[in-house]
Amino acid sequence: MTTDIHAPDAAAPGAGGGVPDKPTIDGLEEKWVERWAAEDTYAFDRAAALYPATAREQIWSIDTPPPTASGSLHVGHVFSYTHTDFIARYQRMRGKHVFYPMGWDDNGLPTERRVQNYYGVRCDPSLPYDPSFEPPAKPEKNQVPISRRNFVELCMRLTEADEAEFEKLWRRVGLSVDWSNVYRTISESSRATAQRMFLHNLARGEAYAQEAPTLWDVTFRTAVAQAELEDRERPGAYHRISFSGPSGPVYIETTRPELLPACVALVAHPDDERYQPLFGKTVTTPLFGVEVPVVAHRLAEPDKGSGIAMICTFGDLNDVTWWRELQLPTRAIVGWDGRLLPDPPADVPASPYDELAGKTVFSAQQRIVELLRESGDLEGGPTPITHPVKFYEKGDRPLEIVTTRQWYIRNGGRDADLREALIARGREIQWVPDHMRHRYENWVEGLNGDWLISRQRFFGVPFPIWYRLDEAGEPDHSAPILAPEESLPVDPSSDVPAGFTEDQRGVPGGFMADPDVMDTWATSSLSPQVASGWDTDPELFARVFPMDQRPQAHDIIRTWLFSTVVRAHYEHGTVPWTHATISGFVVDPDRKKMSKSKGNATTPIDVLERYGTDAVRWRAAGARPGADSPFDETQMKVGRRLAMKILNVGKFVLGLGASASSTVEQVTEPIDLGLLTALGRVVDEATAAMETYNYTRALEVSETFFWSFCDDYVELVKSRAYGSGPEAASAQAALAVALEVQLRLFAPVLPFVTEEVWSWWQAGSVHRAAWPVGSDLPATGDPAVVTATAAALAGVRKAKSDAKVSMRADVETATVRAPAAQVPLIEAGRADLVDAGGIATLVVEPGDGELTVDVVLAEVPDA
RNA sequence: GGGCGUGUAGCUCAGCGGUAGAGCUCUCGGCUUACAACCGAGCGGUCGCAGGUUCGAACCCUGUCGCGCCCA
Repeated sequence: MTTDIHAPDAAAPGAGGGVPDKPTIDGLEEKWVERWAAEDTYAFDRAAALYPATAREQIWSIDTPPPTASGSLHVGHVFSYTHTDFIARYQRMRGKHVFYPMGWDDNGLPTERRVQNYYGVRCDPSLPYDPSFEPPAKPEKNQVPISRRNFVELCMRLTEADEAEFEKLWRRVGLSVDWSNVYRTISESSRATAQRMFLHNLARGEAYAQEAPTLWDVTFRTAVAQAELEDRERPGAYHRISFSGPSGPVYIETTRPELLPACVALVAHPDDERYQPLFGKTVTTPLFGVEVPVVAHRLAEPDKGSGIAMICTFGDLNDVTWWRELQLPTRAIVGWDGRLLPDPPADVPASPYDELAGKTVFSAQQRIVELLRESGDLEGGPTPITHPVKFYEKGDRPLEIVTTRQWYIRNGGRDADLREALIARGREIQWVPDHMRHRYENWVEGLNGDWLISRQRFFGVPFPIWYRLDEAGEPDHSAPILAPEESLPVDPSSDVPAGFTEDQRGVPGGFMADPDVMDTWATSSLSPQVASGWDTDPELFARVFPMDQRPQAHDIIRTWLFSTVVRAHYEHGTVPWTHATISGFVVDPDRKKMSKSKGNATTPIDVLERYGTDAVRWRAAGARPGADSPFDETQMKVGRRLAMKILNVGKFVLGLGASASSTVEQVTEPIDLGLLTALGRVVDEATAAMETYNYTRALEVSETFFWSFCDDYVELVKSRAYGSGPEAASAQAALAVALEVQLRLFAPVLPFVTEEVWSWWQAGSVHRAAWPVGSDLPATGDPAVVTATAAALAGVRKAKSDAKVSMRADVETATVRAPAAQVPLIEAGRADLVDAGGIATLVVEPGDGELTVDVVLAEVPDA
């Protein structure tokens, strides 16, 4: 039987570039990035993948996270994308057709802001499109107002340039992405996909519009979804305010006295003895004299403040719950701009409201406190506290709650059955690491409303919808005009619905566009469909969807991962992918997440240049799936050392006569067979680790073997390998096989240096070679021959080190005492041990306890 | 406050019921024709703390403290 260890004809094209005199890892990136691009090394073979006889299991499809093109990449991104690449490269070497696209998320608020600053423009949707518009050469202080379409064009222009830069970096990182397969979340087909999917959701009743109290960012003037909220501790103060009740004053404590004119009730806990007599009665608000009921509700907290609170429309989410469940009236006073509305609610007197109208909530609060103090309704001074306040994660002013018409997708927040179904979907996914599943389930279980997908912004996917305007010019929301699917994508602000003409836009009896765009997540939740060609390439889609792998970080399980599951559940009745591989963060020395906004992010290009890509990838491999990992440059040089060692040992082994024509049949010496058997076990272990996506463990076992291969085995056999005859051939063949197998083991982590060494003597790309199989290596050797002989050699080295002499110093006599079972093993390696240790007389004898070596050094002749 | 994770050598991390491990750092030694951006040797830990289970605990259980992420 000939066990062909992937040993192609050395004369084959591409093989035998020859071994350079001074191998270096510098410059390998430029060389191989160009070569891989030229040879389409990582191209997805669509034809083969679509061939009917190809089993689905032969395909590995990856839902790559589209980075925000207007943002910047730091070392954390490099690590997590590299983690995905390890898996992609492994699957490719296992013979799978790897579908590995790249996307760019160029849709949404971050891009808008970058475009505004970069070009000095701002979007004014009321302006007409100007086809000849060019932005100012230098952004000026006053931003130029431009139409939505002009604005979107600038977004497209700038993101294209950003994306080109990103691609260059990713190529240098060595990602084995198929660069002919790139999508953008704002492209025509992405917009069409998002609109089509939305229309399907709408038709099936999964999407709906509703006028409802909505969390609202007054800076960006847009609605915000639950997933985008964060609580921040902020200073505030309790103000003790008296309402006049049927039998004397009733004191409430509030942090938002300015909402007094919006007060619609007081609320206390139903079990609270103190307020039992008041339930069902009414009290009167100070200053405004509005009569409001006193109601009972379980959400009122008896030990918070005075135990009775005012309900306003709307100060916080509890107010919304009370308002809805207790069917209270609405007295809205805060407008979209965060200022008090010009007119008071219908049943609130104009005075003193007129003193507050138009003020920000902050100055309204100051004024109302003065008024309360003057009227004697404020008891004592405000009591300072700190309390959690809801913010938009990208915003810096507290959220208000305003009532607006918004689009929602049902996500289980109001439907227990749906929630259960989505949790069940989560259980169909294999999570890596497994405990990340809890993040998903906790989030779904904690939802308290549907997913708000509309945003009052400009650069995003518009809703493909118009409304008829009645005689008064008011839109008829009850019968929206939907864009026909074959017309997608549409921009309702410039496209005209069937049966209308442009001059009817905005006039009574005419039509108007839905003014909103979709939240970014509403588009990026469709990345599997966009990447797999749901809307553009049904044949491909049928083969690669549901996808195999969704790589992402753990912080966006609640947003991106969850929303993607929701969309696939509705449209396809499946999970979007079978595996979710979750990477951790790169953190700074204080264990804080690396991020640009915190100013602790490390720019990747500098690190890549100083240590080399392979070294950075090696460090990334040290961060296990899901585990955070501190950024530590001292570790990078260890990876660099490994890469250089591979280069050097490759050169050396090939110089010893190892060649691609060596075969395992030539391996006859016990120590050589022992090495290959040990390597076979390493291959099995590394493979088992990779099968569970544990690239860290796979690298660790390979690396441990590799260093002892270099330090012990190569040292032991090199003098024999220099010679000739069957013993030399045995060593040369073992070295060749071991090098070749180890290059393949390291290829996913260290793509550049392994490809370089491979190219010196092998045909083709190591990245298209097969992942090694343990059973291809001889199983008959005894690895203990290597370890026992190496231990004896280590004893000789220690003696030389203790004597402070060169490792090359001659040994007169070395006496090895070893456990009896090891004696024949060391005898089997005797000739190699004698050569490697420079030993004149070697005695090996059984002894008690651990192996020891007594060394008598030769006299050093005077120089 | 809740969920999840995590605390092992100065640093980064393995080990997860049977005598404490690796790499880096540090110390000492060596120009050894693959590698001085190298090689060899060595020093270094009551495994966060307190209880419990067990013949035996870094590992299992309970409590507790620190750190991180997510959520309130």
